[in-house]
Amino acid sequence: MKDSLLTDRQKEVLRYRKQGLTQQQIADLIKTSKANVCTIEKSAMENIRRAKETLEFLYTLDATHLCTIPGGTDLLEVASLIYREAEKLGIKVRYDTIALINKIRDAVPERFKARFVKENIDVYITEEGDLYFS
Amino acid sequence: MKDSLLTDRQKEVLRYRKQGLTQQQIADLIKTSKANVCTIEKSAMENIRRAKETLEFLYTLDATHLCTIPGGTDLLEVASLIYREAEKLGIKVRYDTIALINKIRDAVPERFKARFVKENIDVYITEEGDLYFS
DNA sequence: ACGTATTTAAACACTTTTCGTTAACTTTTG
DNA sequence: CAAAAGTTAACGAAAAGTGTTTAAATACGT
Repeated sequence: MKDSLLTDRQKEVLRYRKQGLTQQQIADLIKTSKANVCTIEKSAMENIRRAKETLEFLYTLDATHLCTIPGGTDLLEVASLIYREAEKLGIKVRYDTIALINKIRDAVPERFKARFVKENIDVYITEEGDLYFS
Repeated sequence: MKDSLLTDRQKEVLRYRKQGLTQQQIADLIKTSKANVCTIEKSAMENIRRAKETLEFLYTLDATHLCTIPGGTDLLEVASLIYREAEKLGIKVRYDTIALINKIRDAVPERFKARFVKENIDVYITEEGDLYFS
């Protein structure tokens, strides 16, 4: 039974990076090449990305599909669209407009171009009013 | 580039389980043995556990340690303890008492016995007031 | 105790991941 | 510009994870 996706080596590198060390400095510290530090860090990031995506799937599993935001929508309309749909289900969204916009831009930044939605975004909501995007 | 820790097989099983099907029913549906469905489901859960633990590590990396809740503490005291400590750091907690209690029980259910904390719980907080437990 | 549901363990062939090297390449920064 | 920092590609070896099957063990309601 392994405890996390990250190997000790990867955690080590992430901690040092968090402290602001360069890859070369870390390479010297842990006695390897900077290229190796780079790949270790990179695969750590990849593992983290996958962990996030795994949980996203889980959320969409116990959340219901709320709506799909069509490409072309203005970011500012997104919030009111979501509030409207949530109200239909009798669910109170746990985020105010500002927090909601931050959350969605954080979750799927690649779906935006400036203030507009590039591609459709599926919105899921839990009974508690938590939102997930994919 | 793989997108998640869960294989298509695992997602399939999780979806069917979510719908309330038994392992035997799923086995028939996807043409395999029930034992296999069991293992697939189990490793899916294991992957989910690891995804959670991976992110926990991340959070403790960019959050600060807020406090440790000692074993024996009443669940109802936990919230006020956390609010008090957060205030010392000038951080506003993003959860009200009810949401906070739900969140902590969801994060580390095994640390509780009825209304009481069994084992110490470490609490971490971000600048935004998000909380993480381990 | 019976039947159904679920769990566990061992073994298999196979694939993927990880850590490491070397060397060349690009980006950032003083 | 030049040095430092970071990234990438190609490759190898060891380790870990994969989906399966088979068979045995446990859980639990009626």
